[in-house]
Amino acid sequence: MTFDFSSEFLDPARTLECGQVFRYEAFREGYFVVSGDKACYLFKREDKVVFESDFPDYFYRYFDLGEDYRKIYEKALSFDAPFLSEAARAGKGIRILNQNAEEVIYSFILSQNNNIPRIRKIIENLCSALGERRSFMGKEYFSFPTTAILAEREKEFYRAMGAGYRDSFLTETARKINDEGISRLFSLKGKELKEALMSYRGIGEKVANCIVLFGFHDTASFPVDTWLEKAYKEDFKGKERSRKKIASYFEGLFKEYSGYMQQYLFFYKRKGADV
DNA sequence: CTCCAGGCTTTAG
DNA sequence: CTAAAGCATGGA
Repeated sequence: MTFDFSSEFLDPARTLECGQVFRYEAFREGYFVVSGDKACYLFKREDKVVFESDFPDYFYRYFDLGEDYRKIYEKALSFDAPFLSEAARAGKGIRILNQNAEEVIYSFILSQNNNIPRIRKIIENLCSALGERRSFMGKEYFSFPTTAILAEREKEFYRAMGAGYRDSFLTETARKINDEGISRLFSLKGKELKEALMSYRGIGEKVANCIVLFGFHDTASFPVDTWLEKAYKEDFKGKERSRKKIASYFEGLFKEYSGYMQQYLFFYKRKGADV
């Protein structure tokens, strides 16, 4: 099944490479993307982005194609913040994906004090070891392992996957979610959801903000990592020193647009850091 | 060699 | 409440 969408506010490279997702790779004329157990191929053709997938409705929502990103882009230019305007122009076409919540939880537990290329490698190791083998467009791929499967493994297994000291965070959190069920989290939102997430081992302020934003699409969330801390100090001339207060500053400024603005800033501040 | 990466937990003050 | 040590791993 195939469909297309205007590329004016949809840039596949920027959307996939702005650090919100880890399961994508260059394929043919564009990208091969895996979410959960589903795959998709997308590429630019003239002024369109063309999608191919057996799950078109899923990937329409995954790429947030029902949202008006012209409004969000213009909102970024409307703040009295020159650096944000620069970032938005450089990052035009970035969108916030609607990813699988559990995949986001485990992925961002692995992200702490780590770099994106290595995070991607650990996740690929996990998927090829524990996921189910699938195929799309002649390409083999592996589904993201379920919580039940992840909960079966000991921390030594995750150490062998390259997770480093985050090994026990994965086993303990997978077991807790496996016992409690994930549905409990979907009944929460805002501060309550974030606090529930922070009760899991390996999830602190920043990772919880990422999960809330990328896994539950709460765009009032503004994760502050090393790059945003840098932007805050260098480009916003901020005085606060704790990341929690920096996040509060930006969330107060950007409100329900926080997550979108954060992605523009992250992408622009980090530009050129790796491949 | 040191420093850093989408930081968190634990401990000390 | 804030500050700081310790934590695996690999690339620059």
